[in-house]
Order: sequence, then C-alpha cells, then structure tokens
Amino acid sequence: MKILVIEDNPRMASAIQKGLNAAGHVCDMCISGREGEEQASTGEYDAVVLDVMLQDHDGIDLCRNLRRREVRTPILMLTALSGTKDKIAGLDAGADDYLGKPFDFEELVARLRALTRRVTDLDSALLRYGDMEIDMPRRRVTRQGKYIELTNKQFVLLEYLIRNPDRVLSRAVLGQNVWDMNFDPFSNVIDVHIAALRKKVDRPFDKPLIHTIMGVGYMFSSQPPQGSSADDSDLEQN
Amino acid sequence: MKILVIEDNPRMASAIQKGLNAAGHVCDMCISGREGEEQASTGEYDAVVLDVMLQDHDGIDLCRNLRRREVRTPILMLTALSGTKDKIAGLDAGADDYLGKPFDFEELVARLRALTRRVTDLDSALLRYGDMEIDMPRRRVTRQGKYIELTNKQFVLLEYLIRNPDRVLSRAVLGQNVWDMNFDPFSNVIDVHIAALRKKVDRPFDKPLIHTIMGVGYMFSSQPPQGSSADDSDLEQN
DNA sequence: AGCGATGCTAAAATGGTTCTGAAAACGCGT
DNA sequence: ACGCGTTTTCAGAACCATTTTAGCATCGCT
Repeated sequence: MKILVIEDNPRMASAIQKGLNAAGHVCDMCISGREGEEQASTGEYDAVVLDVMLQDHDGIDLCRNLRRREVRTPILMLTALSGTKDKIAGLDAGADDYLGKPFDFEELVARLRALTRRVTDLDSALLRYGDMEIDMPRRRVTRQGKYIELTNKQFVLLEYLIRNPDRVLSRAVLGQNVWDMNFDPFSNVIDVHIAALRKKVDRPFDKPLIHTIMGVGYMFSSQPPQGSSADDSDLEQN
Repeated sequence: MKILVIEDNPRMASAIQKGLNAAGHVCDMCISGREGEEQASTGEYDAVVLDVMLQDHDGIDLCRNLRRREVRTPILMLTALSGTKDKIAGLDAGADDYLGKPFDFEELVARLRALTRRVTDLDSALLRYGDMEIDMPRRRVTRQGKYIELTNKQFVLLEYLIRNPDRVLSRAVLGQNVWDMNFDPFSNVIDVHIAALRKKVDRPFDKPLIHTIMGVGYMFSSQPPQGSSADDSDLEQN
C-alpha cells in the first residue's frame, strides 16, 4: 500500500515513515502543506496521513481543498488536541478518520488498514493464488507448502503482484506502486528484482507464475499469457 | 503490561510507578487530569490507575468523559476516603474497581491483574514457548531447565516477545509496548537490549529464538523465517 | 539468418541497517 | 553523598539489501 505523509516535524515524519515501512507499506513524505497538496492530488496514494498543524498551511484547509478538487483518497488526520471540536472540523473538511496525538502506533496502522479496506478488498490476512500463500501478519510466503524467504522489497513487490494477478503490469505501474517517489524510470531495478523473485519463487517449482510480456511489462498468473497451445486468436497490433 | 497512572501528587505518583515497574509493568505517568485524559484515550494501555482527587479535573468526571468517548480500558480508582458513597459514584461513572488510600501495594497489583485478566488471556502463571519457560510469579526464566538471570528490562522485553511469538514485531511496536512514553524512536536501545537478551537466551543454546527481520524488526519463533525445508545447498543470498 | 531492441543476470558499488563493546547517565539503596 | 548495577548513548565495525553497471541472451521483425 502506498501512503503519503504530510508532516513538518522531521523527527515525527521520519519516525512515521520507518514504522510504516516496517509495516510493509511504501511511504512518501512531504514536509510542507503546499508540497503535500500537490503530491496528494496525483491520486497515486491509497491513503494520506495529514498533520493538522502545519507551518505554511492549515491541515483543515488543505483537506478541504483536496476534496474540492475531487481528490477522494482516504485522509487520516493527526491532531495535537483530541478535543471533539477539532475532530468535527476535520471530518467536516472531508477527512475520513482522525487520530489524536499522542497515538498508539499500532492503532495508526490498523486505522489505515480500515480506511483502505474497500481498496484492498477484504483485508485478508492470507493472500492466496494458486499454490502460493502469503501470510501477512507472519510475513511468510509459501509455495507448495515450502517456505520462501524474501527481502523486504521482494516481499512488497510480490504482494503487489499477487494482489493484481492476471493483469499486465507495466514497469511504470510497478515503479509507481512498489517504489517511492524517488523511483528512476530509466533504471532497470525492477528487472533485477523480478529476476531475484523468480529465482526464489519460480525456478524451484515446475510452473512459473511471473511472466514477461515483451515491450510491455510483467504479469503474475498461473496461466501463461497468449495461448501457447490451441488457438492464437488474432490480437490487434499497433 | 502497560499501565497509565493519573495522579498529581508527585511523591505518590513516583512511588506507584516504581512499584509497578518492580512488578514488571511498563508505566506512564500523567500529573494532570487533562493530560491524563488525552493519554488514556490513545487506547494504548491495558489499565488506568486514576486518583479521584485531582487539581484540575475531578476524577469522577474524567472517568465519565472517557467512557462517553468509548474508551473501554479498565480503570481502577484511588480514593482518599473509603466511604461507600465515593465507591458508588466511581463505579457509576464507569470505573471497574476502586481502592481506598492508604492501600496495600500488593493489593493494587493484584487488582490490576484481576482487571486485565481478560486482556492477558488466562493470567497464566507459566508462560511457555518451546523449551523456554517463564514463571511469572517467581520472575524466573528457564531454558532447557537451566535458569537464566535477566535484568528487569530484559525480562519485560522477553515477556512481550513470548506473548507475541511467530509474529514480526517492528521497533515501533516494541518501543510502544515495552518502553514508556519517553521512548525515542531514533535511539538503538531496542537493538542493544535484544543483543543482551540473545547473549543470555540464545547464544548458550543451539537453537536461536530471536530472529532479525532486516528492515522490519524482530521475531520470536522456534521456526526461523528462512531455510527452505528442502535444500540448503547453494548459499547465494539476495 | 541477421539485426536492433528488449530483457536477463552476475558482480561490483552504494547506501543503509544492525551489532557490539565501551563509556556515560541514571536510579536505587546504603 | 557515595557506590553499584542497570539502562541508555555513542561510534565504529560488520553485515546486508538495493541499485547500478555492463555484458550476454533472447525476442521479434525484416
């Protein structure tokens, strides 16, 4: 899941980022309201964590602006005061949820999950596709019952693949959803990571799940793309 | 267990904190009602100890407010008077138990344990995981029958680990649950304590129980997150 | 078959995270 | 106030993940 954090206290910001990364999310930071508003309006995030107290820009205003601009990304507001007044003002401005500082970090993660439940379908703890299973809380991947150890990035990438199966995913899309805003579209990082994933996830097994679609991207599927055997119904070329 | 104490008499507050620490609990203090109410509403505590007599805020009111805000954390009230009137007023406001000052410290600990019995599952006196055993009342840890001596913090940390096994615990989560509110997310205290624990709990034995998940946190488990069960032939990582 | 474009992969470079031992700060009991 | 044990900070080392690089393999088209 990709989350934007708008928070101008650098310590707090960086703490939140680390925590969300550890929870398996991709996370961009904006340290000013202006920057944050622009970034949020790209619509590329699954959720926004927004501090109400910002130097350059009131969080409430920022929230209202975004909604006026038809940005529908779920917004979770962070307030210093847990007074009901602030809460109402925030929800009124279009925030979806609200958390008073100081807050319980697990609660932040839980609420983000709740906010994006629609997006993430059921927030099933178990992702499954074919003979592959990902146990999210245990952070464990198995295929045919065998454990597969992955690094953090590999795990996030595989999670994205398994959540978007049977669909061609361009490098641009993968870069946008699995990497943060510093992603360089000219590098071949994605290829390298796909290769690493394949080595662990596909090579030891008979049936590959990760397929290359030349000139387009990759596809995660138990069915190889383009019927290899029987019919090759005509595809439009361009 | 994490407990919030709301008490504006500094001597009393510090005495309670020390005592609860000694009983193996993590303990945050609030010296004013306002502050206490905010803190309590984070939902991060297993119980709240609340003095009825506060300068800025009546304890009874505070309790009622919390309940109105749907905070369900067990609350134990401390009253100067042991009159029945106060007791009834407190329980009426939503407190779960009540203790008249002066009180026997062991009674406070016992009542807190009773209040949180549901939370802590059965308040099992014996925690067990694999060949490790923690005898809570005696505060003793053994592995393969051998006693292991731990400092207080090490003990509390290990207790948290053994109560949350087979789950990846991020530093943020550990910091929140094993340290008090002054925890600094940028320090490496956790790493240092984990190292100390490992030296006593893992190094002398063949099978490590504490595993590092790089970029994420730690996991307490007898099943290492790695190691494909089949072959371990090639040592290529990545 | 040949060619250029595209994808793959090993290995080096980079950058970041974790570990460790020692010193400093703190807290407790005397 | 002093000394002792615990907890925290710090800095360097070791370790690991990620990215870059560069050469090779493969694909699709002519």
